[in-house]
Amino acid sequence: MSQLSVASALRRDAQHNRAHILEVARQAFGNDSVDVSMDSIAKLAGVGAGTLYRHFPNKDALLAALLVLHYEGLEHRRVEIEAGESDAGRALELWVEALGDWMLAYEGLPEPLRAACRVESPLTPTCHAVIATTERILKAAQDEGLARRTMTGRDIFFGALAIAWASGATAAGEDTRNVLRDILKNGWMEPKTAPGGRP
Amino acid sequence: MSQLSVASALRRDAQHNRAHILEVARQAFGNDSVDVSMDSIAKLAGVGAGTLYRHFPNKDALLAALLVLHYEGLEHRRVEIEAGESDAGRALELWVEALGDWMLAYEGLPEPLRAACRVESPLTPTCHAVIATTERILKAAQDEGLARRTMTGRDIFFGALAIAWASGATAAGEDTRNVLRDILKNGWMEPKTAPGGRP
DNA sequence: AGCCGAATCGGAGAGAGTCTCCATATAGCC
DNA sequence: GGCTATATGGAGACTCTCTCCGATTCGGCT
Repeated sequence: MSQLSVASALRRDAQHNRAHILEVARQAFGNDSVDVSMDSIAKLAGVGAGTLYRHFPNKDALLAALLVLHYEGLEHRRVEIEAGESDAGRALELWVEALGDWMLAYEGLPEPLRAACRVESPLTPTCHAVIATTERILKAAQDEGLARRTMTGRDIFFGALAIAWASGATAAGEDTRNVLRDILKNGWMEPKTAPGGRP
Repeated sequence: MSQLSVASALRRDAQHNRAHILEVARQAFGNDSVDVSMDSIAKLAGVGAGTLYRHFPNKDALLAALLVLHYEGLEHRRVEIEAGESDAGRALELWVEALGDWMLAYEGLPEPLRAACRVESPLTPTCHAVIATTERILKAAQDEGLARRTMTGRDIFFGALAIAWASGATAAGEDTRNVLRDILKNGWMEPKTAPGGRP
């Protein structure tokens, strides 16, 4: 069990504190947004600021630790999509949707994710992994002639991220989010009276 | 001369300070980003923090005062587009481009613009004006069957804003920006073998 | 020219946030 | 039970936004 290697590295009280901080942070970020202060998380968890910062040197590290858990859910969804969807175009569409939901696990998450794509941060590896997966799914769609070849996985990732940022995690932005996702797929332009029409 | 009404409201030293602060802020925001601190702008302008904050109660107010100038340029561009472009679809495309450039007058500007669309801020009126214009140009394209009817001017505005946010004002994001603008217009989906093709 | 009230100014400091440092406390091996 | 590596907490350094008010300056009036 790989748990043991972690267990041996950390004293039991430290393990407990770390887990408790994560749980408290998850709730705080979820109920409010990623803008809740580190100090208030420390207070909520009943630990000193020093303890919080030793476990997670900054907010990005804390977010990264939480996103690892969410990332597992995203991977699971990916497998589900790739297994259950034979149409590579539809698979890409579903993936973009799943991607958007993942990026909105917490209100305000898109900002640190974008920053992590520009400069090194604890979130950077996760971003790169997600981009690589997007690249693969996009390529499959391109190879079947279902997606245009002018864009990369990174572009689709940024498109989904931009939509998540613009629409926010609240219910208020849901309409905007749906419209923007549709635009991401189809564009604002009316197609030249296609003979078969769009399904 | 409308200048006089302003002149009578403000003492001459205050007028000079206000103008000087604006000029300094324009350079600071331009060379760096909207994240430069208010205090450092005050220092650069050689005035006290109190003076800065009396003229502009917060950073949004300072940005709004600067954007009014940029807004004139955008209006000019709008007239140019509407006069010179008979194709309403092409006009919309050009407008989205102009919109994106305006939103990137300063690095980091998209964030306060988005915030101003959600809660009242000195930037809110400008945002609403730009959205209304976008609505008009979009409707013209829709009426000619050149743009889909599923979206509003607000959606296009947010789309352009999201792209500006994701790609940033630096040259580094230029490729991403161009690809995303193309996606905004055409979508990622490969069109069903259009007979006439895309022009 | 010189006076005087109103307008304006500067900067100290309150309040909030991030993050560091280190004296103190504790787990857990012997 | 003692001992040492590990972990803790909270004071405080630093930054940023914004407020308050005594000191200063403008500019109309005499």
